[in-house]
Amino acid sequence: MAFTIEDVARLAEVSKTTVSRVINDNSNVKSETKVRVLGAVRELGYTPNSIARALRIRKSNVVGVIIPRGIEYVFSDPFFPELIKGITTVLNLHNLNLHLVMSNSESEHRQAYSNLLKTKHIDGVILVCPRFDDKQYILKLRRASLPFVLVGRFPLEKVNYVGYDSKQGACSAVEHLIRLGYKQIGFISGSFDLIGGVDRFEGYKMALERHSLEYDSELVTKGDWTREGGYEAMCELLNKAKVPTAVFTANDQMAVGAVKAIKEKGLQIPKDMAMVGFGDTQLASYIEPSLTIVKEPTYEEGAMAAEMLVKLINDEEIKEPQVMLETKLIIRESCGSKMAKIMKG
Amino acid sequence: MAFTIEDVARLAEVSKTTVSRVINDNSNVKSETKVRVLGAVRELGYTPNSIARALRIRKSNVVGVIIPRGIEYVFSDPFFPELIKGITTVLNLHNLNLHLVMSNSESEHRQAYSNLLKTKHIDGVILVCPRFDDKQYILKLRRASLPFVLVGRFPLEKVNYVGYDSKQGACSAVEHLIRLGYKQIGFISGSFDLIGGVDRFEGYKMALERHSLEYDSELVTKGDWTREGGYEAMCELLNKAKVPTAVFTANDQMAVGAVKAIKEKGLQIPKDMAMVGFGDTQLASYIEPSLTIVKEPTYEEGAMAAEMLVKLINDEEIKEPQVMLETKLIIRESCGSKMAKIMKG
DNA sequence: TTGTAGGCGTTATCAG
DNA sequence: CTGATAACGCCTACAA
Repeated sequence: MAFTIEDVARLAEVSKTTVSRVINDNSNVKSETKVRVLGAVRELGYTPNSIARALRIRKSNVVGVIIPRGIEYVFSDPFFPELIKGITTVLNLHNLNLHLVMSNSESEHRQAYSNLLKTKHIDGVILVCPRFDDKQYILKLRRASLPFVLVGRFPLEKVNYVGYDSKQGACSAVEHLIRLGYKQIGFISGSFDLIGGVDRFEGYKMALERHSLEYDSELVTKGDWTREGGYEAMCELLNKAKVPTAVFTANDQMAVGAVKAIKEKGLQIPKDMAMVGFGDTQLASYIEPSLTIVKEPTYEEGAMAAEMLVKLINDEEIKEPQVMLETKLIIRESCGSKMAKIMKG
Repeated sequence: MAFTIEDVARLAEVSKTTVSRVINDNSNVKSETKVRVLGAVRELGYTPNSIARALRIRKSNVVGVIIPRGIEYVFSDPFFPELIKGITTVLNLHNLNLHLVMSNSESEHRQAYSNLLKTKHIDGVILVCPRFDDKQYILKLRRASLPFVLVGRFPLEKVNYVGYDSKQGACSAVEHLIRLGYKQIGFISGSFDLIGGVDRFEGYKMALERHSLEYDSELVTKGDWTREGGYEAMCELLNKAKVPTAVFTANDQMAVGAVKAIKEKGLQIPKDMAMVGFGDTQLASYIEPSLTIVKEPTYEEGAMAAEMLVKLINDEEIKEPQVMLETKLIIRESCGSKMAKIMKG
């Protein structure tokens, strides 16, 4: 049985109120008694019961982070540790605990979700890369009037999110290829249940349009964000009548798979096939040859989302409820140089 | 503002007690009033406040899972998702929530740890693969008389754990190589801050001893459980005067790194270098050639640890407080066949 | 079968 | 500067 504030009060010969004051604000307590109280606290090894406190002040200091993906997937994509690092760094700064929610099936997801809302032991929620289908849940969050922030843009009025411009990023990647002289540019897209998947596709088309290249659905395959998906998508592209000379993949994971497929086919990068990826993973630089990518600021995204949530929880004003971070094109080896291309052409 | 049990009581025209009974035991309530209460619950969308309940019954239904490793590492080793899947599956069965704790530095770890204990909002703890250094924390857990279970054997009296026999597993791996005719068997060990690291080393030596092969420290390098570590360790082995003809790695991750090093050197597996790994990752079967490994029952380990913890929390009797699971040698392609070896020799 | 009253450990209010 | 008292929302004797 642990000690309570009452035990401390008795030992220090003061009231519970005074002990509470010492523990919290420290305001208006004679330094002499303060010392006595702190002594008693130490002597007993007393620590406040966070549950009782939570009940009283209606704050649990716990933040839920919901990732609507399977555990396997979350652990296999290096995007998430980076994001979570950003989130936890900020949460730690504010002494907030993290309650991580992942699921293994849609029903489990639904369950976990409603548990989280119902139990009311959560001060706020960070919802990571919601799918369109998660809209229902977002609306529930809103109805529960629980502070929440999305990681990733979401097409809904007045939601708070931190994202980045996928469309613009994708566009710049493809334009990079175009500028290098590539014309038959393939695209391994992500799934379209994520706004990011749609945006990247839009960006791809936008780049083509800007440079008067015709969109050809033969050059496009849909992956599922995983390495395996990327591998299969690339195989598909390579087996078509019209094989691209360059390919843009909607994330790093799929790029890794695609590289594998290309190499297995006996082709060389960038000689036979140029590549641009999208992401920020160490993966991209480990690959042979190192991958030119659109860098997304993952750590910052997590950190800013957490900061925004902290403000929401503290009822502070949010100046910019919908933050769009910048992406950046990082040029490495996987596209060849302009010179090379011109000489070849 | 959410509804409380009192609102429900008023609407259903009963007392709080009755509502509570309906929500919980359901015992001794006239079915007629039960219906009325449930109607009121639904009408208001009432859900009990878990914090108030936790304060009252002194149970939070939250279990802490502590992984004394950095976030990066946890997310990069496929061992953990598998383990966590096992854990969560069982916890979900018992309606327990999971509070996942990882850290990025030793000080952060210490902080997270003591936070967890202090706040008292945790019914129990699963401590994953503790390092020897974590002994202090284990003793703290014990002093706090908080139910806890370790994942992985730990050399301490009367702790509850679920582990498997690393020494025996390692021994059988090396014996497999010996039986195939290999004599110069290298070992890429893990770090020795983990009991598993030490055990595997012991197993390696035991196998040699049993077959009257001399232990040669030249054939042993220490890795750090990561792919990069395995890569470097293998490079080191390959650059020594006495190069092994077969190598045993203490986990899958390092095996992947080692394979990379071997291939870069232009050597073939198993022709020039046979390999046995230790783990259970999909990795092992993805590698070319597929890897012979000592399979550890990771999912089961997690599940059983969770089950044991649930029992501890419910004050049920633990028949077997120290569970040792079996490992199993899975033979794939990375050691060649006996025939091949004999013919070669 | 139902209700009343008290308390889990805190913090907030208000009075000294 | 300090303390008595009343909540926070729930469960559980005990009484009816």
